Amino acid sequence: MSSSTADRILDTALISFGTRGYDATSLDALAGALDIRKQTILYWFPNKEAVLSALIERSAAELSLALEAGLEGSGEGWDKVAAIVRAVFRLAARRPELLGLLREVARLGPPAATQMVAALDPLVQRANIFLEAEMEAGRMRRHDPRLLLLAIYSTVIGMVTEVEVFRAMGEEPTARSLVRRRADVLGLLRSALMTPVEG
Amino acid sequence: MSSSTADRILDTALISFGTRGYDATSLDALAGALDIRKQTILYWFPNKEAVLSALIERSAAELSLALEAGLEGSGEGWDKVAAIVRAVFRLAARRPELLGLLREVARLGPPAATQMVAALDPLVQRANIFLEAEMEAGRMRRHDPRLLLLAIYSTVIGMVTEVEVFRAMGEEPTARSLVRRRADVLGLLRSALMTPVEG
DNA sequence: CAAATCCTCTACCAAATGGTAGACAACCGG
DNA sequence: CCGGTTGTCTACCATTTGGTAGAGGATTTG
Repeated sequence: MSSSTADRILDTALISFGTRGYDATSLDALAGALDIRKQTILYWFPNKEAVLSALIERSAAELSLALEAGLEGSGEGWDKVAAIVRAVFRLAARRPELLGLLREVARLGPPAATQMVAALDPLVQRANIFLEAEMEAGRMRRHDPRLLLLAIYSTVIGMVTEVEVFRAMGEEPTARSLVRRRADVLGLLRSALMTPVEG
Repeated sequence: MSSSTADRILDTALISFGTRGYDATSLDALAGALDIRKQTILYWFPNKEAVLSALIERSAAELSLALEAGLEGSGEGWDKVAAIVRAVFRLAARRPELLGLLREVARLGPPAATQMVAALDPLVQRANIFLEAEMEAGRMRRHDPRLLLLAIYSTVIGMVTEVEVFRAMGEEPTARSLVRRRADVLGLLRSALMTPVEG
């Protein structure tokens, strides 16, 4: 039942869509990377858009899973934020294409972006509730949680996916550099979010 | 001498590259929007890439100009950071395509990204020197200025260009929303950057 | 006024794109 | 062992793509 071919197509599509981009990836190129013919792709998926759609669904699930896993065993308050950020950076090291795809999909706009956001909605809801609770308890500075979430998202995703800007600024995107970026983001977020009273 | 046609081509290319993207913009579509034939574009520019290259040069200059203008009359320290952020948000309101292009070029990678970063290098250098001086004087928390700059860049550009994520989250990208985002970013950055002692 | 220059156009073109039609081999249950 | 299903393939196709060749009108220049 679980035809491996469809999965392999999505695997390769993830890498190509997430790095080169959706428009820049032709079905022929995709097939070539898999050493199959493009018609085989069109056997498993009705058209190119459907490949993207299936990929979004699968990737959103994996993304959610990775972030939820990052939360396991984390404490409360700042600990939880740090755990999420760490999870994202871990993802950036192990599966950079996944974050690249997220970015690409956000750029593509509807219907892809809508689908992705919808698939990640549970995560967003949880984050919103968490942030509101923290602010209510006075452990975090007051902000519109929606805006705050977008700001954190922008910062973290940017620090993790803006490889080209980074490289063009003379900083090679190595593992060591990633660790430094993580430390920096954590420091910044902590100062930005937490009320000075609490650690 | 100053053939207006080349300028008009760049004007339209800016909008299309900055919103739909470079790959998604065909020369025919570009020509169509200008009510000329694609061959006229290829008379003024040797090929599509050259259009992008010329556009980057022009846009980087305009970007620099806008940011420098934002700095005029601004004080020191936090004032200067706030002035820059305000300038970017002003740009987001008046010339969103310009920031869209910046984002698109960063995504495209070399050689486009390299050219853009090179063209913006003076600005980056100034920012670096400024940040180091502020940290030296103890007015800002210590950070690697390079990383800090990238973080600020990511946050601000994200908050200003992630329209699709925003929209998909149910927030319509209106002028009012932009103002709220600006206030939020300013608040966040201030807490993140400044040492608690000074205002 | 003739010649050269400048600019935009029509007419093509080869390659690449997403997609269709259908042949064909392997495998399956009856 | 045979008829149907499944999965991959070859053969096409219409459209779109970036790009070339060169005609021809307008304008400038000697």
